[in-house]
Amino acid sequence: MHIVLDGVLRRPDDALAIEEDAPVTATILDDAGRPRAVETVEPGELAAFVAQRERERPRWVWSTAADWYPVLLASGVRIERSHDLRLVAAILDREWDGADPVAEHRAQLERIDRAPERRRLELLVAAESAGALIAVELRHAGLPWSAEEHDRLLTELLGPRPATGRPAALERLHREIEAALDGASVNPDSPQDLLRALRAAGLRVDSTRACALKSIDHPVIPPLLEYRALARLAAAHGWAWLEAWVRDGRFHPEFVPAGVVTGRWASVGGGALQLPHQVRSAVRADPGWVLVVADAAQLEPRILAAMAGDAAMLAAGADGDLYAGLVAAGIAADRRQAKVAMLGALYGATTGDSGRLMPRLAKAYPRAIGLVEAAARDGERGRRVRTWLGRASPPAGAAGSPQQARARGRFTRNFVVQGTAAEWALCWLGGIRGRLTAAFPGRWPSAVPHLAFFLHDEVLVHTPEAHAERVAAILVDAADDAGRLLFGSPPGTFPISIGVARDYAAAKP
DNA sequence: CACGGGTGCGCG
DNA sequence: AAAGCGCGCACCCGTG
Repeated sequence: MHIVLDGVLRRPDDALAIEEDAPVTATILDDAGRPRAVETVEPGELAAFVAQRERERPRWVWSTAADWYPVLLASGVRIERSHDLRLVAAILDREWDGADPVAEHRAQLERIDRAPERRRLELLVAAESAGALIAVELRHAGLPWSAEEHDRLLTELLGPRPATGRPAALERLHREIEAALDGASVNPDSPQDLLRALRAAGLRVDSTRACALKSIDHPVIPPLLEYRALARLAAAHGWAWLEAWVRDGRFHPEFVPAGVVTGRWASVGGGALQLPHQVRSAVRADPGWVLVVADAAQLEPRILAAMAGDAAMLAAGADGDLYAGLVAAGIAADRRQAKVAMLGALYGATTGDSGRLMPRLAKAYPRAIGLVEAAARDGERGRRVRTWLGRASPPAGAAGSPQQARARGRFTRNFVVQGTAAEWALCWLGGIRGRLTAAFPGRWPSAVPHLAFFLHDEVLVHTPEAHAERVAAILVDAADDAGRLLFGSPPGTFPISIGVARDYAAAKP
């Protein structure tokens, strides 16, 4: 059964919600997709209506989870399944203005039904919709955050929080920088001014980026690099960040499913996907609880091997560390070199270490390398490429210069792998959610293990300590499920590494 | 004063 | 000059 919700429903944080909300229309469809009944629901009754109907395990069809689900969660109502019209419209390349969800839903199902790779597209639609639910649930649950630990860490690195102006450490480093430049005054926050000052001191530099400065031997460089790192910490994840984004011991970022063209998630507010390792010790489980952190090992190369059905490359990853497998196979001298070579193949490197290793990779793994080379050629010719489950790259603009064509090729080369890895991660997430819900009935999220963070190929579950072992097993099982769903691959094709600790930094060394 | 491009750097 | 992929955010600084 499907139930299509239509109406103007605003987010719970919108102060005008009550006055402006119009009644909601719920259209109940039978298994053939034909409308069987229409009900009108007052916004105030929506959560109760959904909770009641959820017992029949319908698939809820709505504009997008971000429109509807926050208010349901705020009322304590979770749902199992949805069809996210806005996200699916994007996958199907359909323009949709939000009008008539019933008609749009019917049109989407027809389109999916006629697709040549119907089973894959159905999986993508289900995984994308499940991801949309999870994104809202992640925001609702929040990432457990110790303001006390964060403040301790900032004070240790920057000095006590200043009432006004810059922290003491930055003032001291600024003075050291100017002293090293023979007293010349300089604004280290201004690349222009900094470049001028460095040149005036006789340094031949054309950029003030850290990687360019590191190779220079001059007394101004160490305090300058330290200033940069600390100034960034203060600006991006300092006390102001803490006040803006952490409430009641939780960081509640907004996740945006498919916010990236490849299908990866993006985030809005607080830089959730850029949390520096520096502050991760502030991510701290509640008393009696722990964090179970898991990440998929060498996900993108493994995805490429599975997509290409490259038996040699799959074998290189069979012992748990694909880069070590490349070394054992004689492709690279050491693990670091193996990693650089592999990433170069995925990104389209032509120069440097990784560029030089490409011929050896191509010889050892012709099917895998052939797949990304073909994607690159398609992109260079202005063609669109598709992920394993069928998400298409955006159309190319008008034909440009050869340089632009090559850039397009690097994009499409990476698109097929990054996009398919995102699909695997969605299936993993969906599997984790389903298994956690089945294994731990109870008040969500405060009483049961729950997803608390997601970072492309990494998840964090906040759980009572007693359940950590079961949660870890669920994360492994769900990774195996994801591999089977996408590729029919055996367990262990996508190994994950797991850490359990009170804080994020300790759980993920 | 707001806006937006450029720069730099955090993450995968 | 261009440069291995995808992002978000803070800051500077020129423009209107």
